Amino acid sequence: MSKKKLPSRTEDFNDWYNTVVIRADLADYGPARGTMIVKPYGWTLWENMQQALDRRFKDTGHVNAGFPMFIPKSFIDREASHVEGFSPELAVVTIGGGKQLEEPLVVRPTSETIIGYAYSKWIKSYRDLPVLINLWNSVVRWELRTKLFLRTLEFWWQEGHTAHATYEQAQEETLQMLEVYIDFARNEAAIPPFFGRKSNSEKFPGADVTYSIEAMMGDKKALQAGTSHNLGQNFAKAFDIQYLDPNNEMQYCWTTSWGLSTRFIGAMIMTHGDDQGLIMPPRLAPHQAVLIPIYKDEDQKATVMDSVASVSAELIEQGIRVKVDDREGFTPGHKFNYWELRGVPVRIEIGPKDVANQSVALARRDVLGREGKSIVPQESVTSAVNDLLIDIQHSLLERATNFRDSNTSEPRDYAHFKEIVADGFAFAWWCGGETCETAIKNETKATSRCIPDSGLEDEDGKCIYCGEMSTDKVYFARSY
RNA sequence: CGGGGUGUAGCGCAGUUGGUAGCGCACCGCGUUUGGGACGCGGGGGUCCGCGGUUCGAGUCCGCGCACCCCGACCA
Repeated sequence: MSKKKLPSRTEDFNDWYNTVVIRADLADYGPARGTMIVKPYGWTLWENMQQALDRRFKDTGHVNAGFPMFIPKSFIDREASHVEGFSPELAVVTIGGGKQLEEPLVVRPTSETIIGYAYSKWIKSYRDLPVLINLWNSVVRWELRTKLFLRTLEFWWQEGHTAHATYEQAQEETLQMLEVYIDFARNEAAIPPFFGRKSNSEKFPGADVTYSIEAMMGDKKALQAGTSHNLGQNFAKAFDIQYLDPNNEMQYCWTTSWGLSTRFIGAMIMTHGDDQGLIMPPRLAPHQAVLIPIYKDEDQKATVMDSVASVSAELIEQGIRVKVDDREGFTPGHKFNYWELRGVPVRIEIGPKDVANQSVALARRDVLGREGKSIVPQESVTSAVNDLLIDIQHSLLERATNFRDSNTSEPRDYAHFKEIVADGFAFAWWCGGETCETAIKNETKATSRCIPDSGLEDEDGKCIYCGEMSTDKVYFARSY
């Protein structure tokens, strides 16, 4: 099918990424610059992510809804920092049905404004609160430099939008959804993110506070993989979202929003992949196991395919997502490479030897070669595969955690800081001043990623840049 | 938007002095193969990015566009 080796991950990470996304059939380029076609294999992965997230959203009391893609341009202009943040990257529709429009329509870059419009109509009383709605949709931001999954003109995501009676409730929601993202990342995607508050300059346009999860990619750059915002009363005031409290007094709502996008697929690729291709975390993998029949002639084929059929039926029965690769005209070796490229966690080989011995051969994707192979009795194949999937899921998380921690360090001084961020994350004291933040960015290309709530109240240190007393410790890294 | 690069078959490329558009992979057919990317034979597939110019003749020379990719300023 495809050619030989991928570009080396260590020699050219960028080339490796671009090639693996295409070759593994996750996505393709769209005809318009910067657009992405998500292919069925990539979309299935996204569907699995959606299910894992949606379950968590429902468990925390949220419901889904659909909102318009077109937003009156004036809506965007109502919240000052929101306008400022999004104006440069808006796609604006000025003609509809062949006629110039009275008022241009913006293709939603995010839905805070139109949510504000709706919530102001819906919310009258404290009894209407909280409102907990999530949207699954796509949004458009006119980016200059694009890259499949990481930054495209259109991307798919979910955006949660909630309204509350008090600041405390909004803050609780904001942190709860941050926790949901952390849990999803760790336990579904096997990605151990750092998490915390964004600096002023990095926060969402219109938010009081932004929290994010930040993952370390295989090239030791950071990727913001999910965000949760406490919007304070900014949008409530801009869109007049008010309610009568129990004392019959008008109050502005407190709102939040939170989102996680197809960008997260990029995070999985760049966290787990190796020079053979993708490595899918078992819990989200489109195919958790691929079954490859091996035979030399028609007689062997008949008996081998019998075993294949019964093994696959048993696995499916147990809820394991299994794919049988019974394509003619490809050698087993070819299929091994084909499915390794696509990151299927477990490979099951069934050949004449296995039929004779009532066994199957298992190979785990995260441990290549002989070391990752084992022979198990056919009768225990289901539990063996199940155990293996669980083990792979754990190993991926452990491997990623070790990688993250061994490439994160605390700088002694600014010179040391520069060394660290050239090839990793630095966890450093920062005075909170934008001047220092900008200077660091200009001098090292590293930006502040997030400020964990690390319980450092009793402790303080000196800003890594200016030496002033500081109360916050911040992760700095080059980022996507 | 600045810098660099590339546009020739689905992908990767070659194309000499301007003279019949080619190679590898992929694809289709047949046969032999099949436990780590098989092989043979036969086939299909082209607006040579576009427009204009020079010429008997342009993939090739000249001009003007356009697109995409990579690197820098902004972002999930």
